Amino acid sequence: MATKDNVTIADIAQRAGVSASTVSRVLSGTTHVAEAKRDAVLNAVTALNYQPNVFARSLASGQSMIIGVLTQNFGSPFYDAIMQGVVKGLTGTDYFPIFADGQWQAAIEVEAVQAMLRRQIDGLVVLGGFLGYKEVKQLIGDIPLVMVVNRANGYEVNSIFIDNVEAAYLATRHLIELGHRRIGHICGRLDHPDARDRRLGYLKALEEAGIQPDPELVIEGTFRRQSGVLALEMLLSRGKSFSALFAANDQMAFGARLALYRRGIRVPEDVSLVGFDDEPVAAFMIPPLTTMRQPAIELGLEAARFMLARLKGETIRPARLKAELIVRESTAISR
Amino acid sequence: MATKDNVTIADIAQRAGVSASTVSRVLSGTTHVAEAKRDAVLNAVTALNYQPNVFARSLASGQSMIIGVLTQNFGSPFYDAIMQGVVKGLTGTDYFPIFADGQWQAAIEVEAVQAMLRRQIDGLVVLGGFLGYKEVKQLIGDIPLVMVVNRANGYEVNSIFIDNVEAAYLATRHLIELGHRRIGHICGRLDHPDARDRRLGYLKALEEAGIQPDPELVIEGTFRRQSGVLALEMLLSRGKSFSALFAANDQMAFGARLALYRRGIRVPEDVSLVGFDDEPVAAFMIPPLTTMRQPAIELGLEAARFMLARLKGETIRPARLKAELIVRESTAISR
DNA sequence: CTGTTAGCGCATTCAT
DNA sequence: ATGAATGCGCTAACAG
Repeated sequence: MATKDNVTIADIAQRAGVSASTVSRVLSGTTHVAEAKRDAVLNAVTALNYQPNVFARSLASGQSMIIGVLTQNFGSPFYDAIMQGVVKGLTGTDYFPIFADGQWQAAIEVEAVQAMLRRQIDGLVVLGGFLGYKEVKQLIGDIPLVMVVNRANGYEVNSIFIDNVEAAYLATRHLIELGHRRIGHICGRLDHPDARDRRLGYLKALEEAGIQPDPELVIEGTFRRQSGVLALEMLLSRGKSFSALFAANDQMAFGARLALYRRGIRVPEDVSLVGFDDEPVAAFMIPPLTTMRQPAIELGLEAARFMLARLKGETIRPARLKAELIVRESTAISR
Repeated sequence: MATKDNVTIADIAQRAGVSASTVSRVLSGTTHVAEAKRDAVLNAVTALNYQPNVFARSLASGQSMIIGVLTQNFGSPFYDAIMQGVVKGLTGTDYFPIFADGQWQAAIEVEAVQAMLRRQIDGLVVLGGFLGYKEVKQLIGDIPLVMVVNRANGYEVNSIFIDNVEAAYLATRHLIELGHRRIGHICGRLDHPDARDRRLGYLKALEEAGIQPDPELVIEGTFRRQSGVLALEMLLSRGKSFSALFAANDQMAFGARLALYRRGIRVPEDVSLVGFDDEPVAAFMIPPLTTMRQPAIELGLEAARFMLARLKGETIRPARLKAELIVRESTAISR
């Protein structure tokens, strides 16, 4: 550490006329210390601008006070918002977040987790990704794990997520209420529980409306933009007609939008389009995209809250959050 | 640290039949050690799956082996790509990056830097932002500082950046070659050197083409999307005509695009549009946006390379990278 | 080349 | 309530 942080606990002990242990005590607040000594210590701390050495502290205490956060894409506004929530939820506490990027690749996720482990994280928050709860748990051992966004099958008590079935149901129902009967669906990767849940919600809405689902109107994508392009081309090549499309995320909706543009198919005049995630760009698309908004910052905050409780040994159950339909011009025209 | 990493240097010393110092030596590679002992140590390390304790190491060595990376927005694909570059440039080394988000707000930047400082970072990489070299330097003291993207005035030797004047010149010249004469420019915040350089490049291209610059065709934005919307509305309310627009970044170009759409002005038929940054969405806009691509990953890699050199006490000068014009349909039609 | 000896700065016993 | 002593795991200066 190039910064000379010479001032140590011993210095302030001397200046305050107490022992180092006492200083340590008032700093950690573990034991009662006489008012007078307490004040003397605190004064010395500010006077000398004392900064505790995190390494010495961690070495002695066995706690790193670091929370690892594994995201999938630093560049995604949605994950960004969650991370902001986590940061916000952690500020004011003694915990500090470190971030790693799994890039939607299981192998990289594993590496990233291991790298964080080497930094002795006290807890791990996983945002999205393909690693299941058990797999991650196996990597990290006993340290607390919180999964966000994608629910951990069978470990829902340690997961922060929205009701995806309900959300997809609402999105699809919106299209039905607009008068659509032939509604296509671009799924996410079906090895992903979110993708399965959203398809379920889509089917549930159709069923409720008495619409016979057409398997050929459902295409499996990868959650990536390019797969939205491909999905649309596949849909068209099948020659099936449809007047509306529900994509399992905005990225795929963007891809579909571009493919429609290239084919000269107008949105919303010819086809209505609904996405999922409410990425910032959705509001700035041409035309602006109707989409489901996940309360991203709140998810992050809740993850932090839950993690802190776990770290303190408390057992709380995570709050369940809801997605909200944001209606924009991509579904403006009813038929 | 909930993970019981009981196996220490002493354990492997015992198993290898050497002293702890010798173990430390083969691990750090600072001194030559006899082949036989070396192998014995290495074997013990793998046999016992030894993981060094970073805190003990840092406490003893005085080096954290942590590089702080201050970005402005985890959610920006451009900064994301730079961070990826930094990560890539650091993997394989003993250094580990930690990230903080300044959110394009000087006060938050300062806080973030201080939080990282508390983590005893050995070096700091600053991506973008409003803090100047001197200001950051004042915060961090003697530890190496590398500025990326925005050049540090007078400290160019410690900055990784592209030639913004040249880049903006190329963008504007592209429009001129298409036949445009009345070309508007949406600047970034002019307290930012990049914004000033890009305006300079814009003016340079006009001058070279013998086009009299019209101050009313130049609007100062904030680099944010919304300011692109406002800039366009201001341009229109001034009643000046223009057939092309060069925005100092893609975000503002997106905003301008939306405002044009709302006014019923077509791109590129009525107005050609050029952005800057080549954010992924640019390729998926309607129509796809012509823009300048900064070599983001390479910037990150170069930053890491430069930082590592500085850390080793070497003095190298940073490579200068170039932006590249990506021509898409938003400037498809010449006039 | 290698073992021995000291700390790094702090938390945490153990006494008092 | 508080000081003294001990150790967290490792590196580095000191001898040989």
